[in-house]
Amino acid sequence: MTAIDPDEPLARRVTLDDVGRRAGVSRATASRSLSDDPRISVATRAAVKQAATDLHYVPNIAARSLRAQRTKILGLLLANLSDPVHGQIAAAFEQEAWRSGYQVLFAAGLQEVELERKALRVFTEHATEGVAMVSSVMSPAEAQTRVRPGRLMVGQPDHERVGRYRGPLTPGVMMTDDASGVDQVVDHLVGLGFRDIAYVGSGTRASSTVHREAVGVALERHGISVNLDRFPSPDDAWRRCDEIAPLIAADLPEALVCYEDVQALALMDSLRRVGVRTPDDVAIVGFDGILFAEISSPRLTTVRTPLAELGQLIAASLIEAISTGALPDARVLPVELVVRESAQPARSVVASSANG
Amino acid sequence: MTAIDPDEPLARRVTLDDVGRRAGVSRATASRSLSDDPRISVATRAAVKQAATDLHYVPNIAARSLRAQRTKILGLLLANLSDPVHGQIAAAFEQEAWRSGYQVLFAAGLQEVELERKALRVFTEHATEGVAMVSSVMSPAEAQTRVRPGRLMVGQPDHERVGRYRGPLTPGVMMTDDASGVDQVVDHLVGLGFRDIAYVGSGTRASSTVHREAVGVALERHGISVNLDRFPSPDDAWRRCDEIAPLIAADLPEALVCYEDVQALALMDSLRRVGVRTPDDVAIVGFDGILFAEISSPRLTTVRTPLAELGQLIAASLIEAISTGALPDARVLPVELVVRESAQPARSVVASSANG
DNA sequence: TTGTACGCGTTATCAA
DNA sequence: TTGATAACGCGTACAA
Repeated sequence: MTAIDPDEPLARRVTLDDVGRRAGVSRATASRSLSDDPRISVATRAAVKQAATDLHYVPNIAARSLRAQRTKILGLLLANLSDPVHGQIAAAFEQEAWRSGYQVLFAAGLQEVELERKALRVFTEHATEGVAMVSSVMSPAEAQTRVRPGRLMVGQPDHERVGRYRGPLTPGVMMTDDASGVDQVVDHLVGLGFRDIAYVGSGTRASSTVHREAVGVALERHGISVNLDRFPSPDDAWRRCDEIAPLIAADLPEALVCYEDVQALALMDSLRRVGVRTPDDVAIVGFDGILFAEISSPRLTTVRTPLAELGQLIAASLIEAISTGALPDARVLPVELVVRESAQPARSVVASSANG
Repeated sequence: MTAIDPDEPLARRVTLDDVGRRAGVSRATASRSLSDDPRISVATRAAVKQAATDLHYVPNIAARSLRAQRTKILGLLLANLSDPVHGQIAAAFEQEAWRSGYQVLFAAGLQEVELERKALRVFTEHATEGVAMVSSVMSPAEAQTRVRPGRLMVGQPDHERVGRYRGPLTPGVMMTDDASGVDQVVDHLVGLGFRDIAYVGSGTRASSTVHREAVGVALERHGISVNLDRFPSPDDAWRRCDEIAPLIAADLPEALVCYEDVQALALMDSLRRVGVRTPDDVAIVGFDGILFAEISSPRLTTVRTPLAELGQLIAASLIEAISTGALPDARVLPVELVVRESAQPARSVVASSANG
């Protein structure tokens, strides 16, 4: 029944002193009682706890952090809070952190290095015990100069610069095996009888280059040569499919490998607007395995990447690194081809099997 | 070039004392210099700033908070980090907070009151200056007993208990005008010539009841009576459309009003699996206006709710409430019917206009 | 078994 | 113009 002063700057004012006073003990005893210190008699402990409850005592984390040199806060920097792939990662990360009693400070980098730098600084100000960066544009080298390298986790679910990590993998890096995914996709397409296969990327920076290159390598392996820049790849390609679709329609390949599901889905729609049907006129495959790829029409053939697992793994590894002091080895999570409707056997195959 | 001790528990150890020492002044002067206190000579200020830069000084927020009684942290509690509607809200909230120099502590309530209580407690521990709850299941009344009512913002984008706020609106509540949206949808459907209209909800709790009731009212206005519970409405309906679709197919109405876009999209897919085509065999409308409603096939007729605007508004209002001490009046954001492909004129209308 | 007293890093008050 | 010092709330070494 305590009245709350609306002008009080902070949300709480009852301190350990108050609790101790009410229970008739010192604040040291109060503190120890609340942490169930066995040296305090059971009776006292109970009394203190009762007092704390009565007073609605809530500990002040700032004071505790200052004293204990531990904040129980993790920083998570990612490109965006609102898109399906990062949303899944963020949710899994938050949940895993929560399970271990950590809070998460989020920041959106929006693909701008300056914002990322500020975010990292904010994390440092808040003395986060660990930091995870997902899909950031800042180089890992720079990141390591800005936060303690031993407490830094890097995730690359969006296929950026995975290629650069070939060779000995830097500890603390978690990624999905996109090159393998692209391989599987191309194999699948070739197996379906397609030869005229094009790639539609998103972003000319590091972003989609791994996919693009992997497509090239895979096709080459099948003895197919191809112009990987046949169609433009603006930075926010999925927003601009209406511009790209006519170009594709005017020079229609048999199959289209897209950088990501969102783009594939948007492209299917834009192509439909200009009279090109999927999979009848062109085969389309995506990448990521988001929910909407399962329920689109046609349902999208894609590569499922373990997004939630990645988020959870990053959080768990970071927490482990904090407690053990050692960064876990890098890991590459396997991805999986999911065959659905958007890529059907090529006409030539159907025809020849009809002939045969 | 300072070596970093890997065993140091916290990320930073250079303090104002260090900076002051290096600049040859006291820590008080160092503090004042960094905040550009005009009483400090320009030369000293510059020297201190230089020293701070050299030493890579970063202030300790915990200490500052303790002393200044301000944390510059906001708490955001929402149902889920990973679904498209909450993701958009979270992103907008975070961005607006960032613009005002606030950090955001996120928590996912997952529709469980116990989790929500814990989250609120954590926010209190961290002395967040304000708290926003979006789509929470906890009653606003209880929430007000757990955090300072003057610093609590409630958002209801997912249409929960909007009906309860009829009459004088509680300050600090922001919502979308879903009843109006449902009205518009039903009008549209009736205008298209449909009479046999059914509602497909999600959750029997507060969740989708506003929509359900609004559908009933709107149909009644048109002199159409209907059984609103014609089809089941499990809590996670959108995940279980494969179970519901056969029931719908066996008792096919002319038009289906869905609780939300995700459900509408999933349902279109499930219906397709059992041979029911949209919009040829049945008209379907959604609610929310998520991205994928724009690029689905058929593109979904829906009600666009201003999700990003809601997130931004909640953050801005909360921050204003913190500085002015007064909770802003409740607001109901208008929604907008977006006509696309998933609901076409009814056969009867087409036929009669062909006759006429 | 419990209390006293110090220090974590800041900012603000009071002196100089 | 600057410095010494107190205080924010907590945990803990040391004392009793």
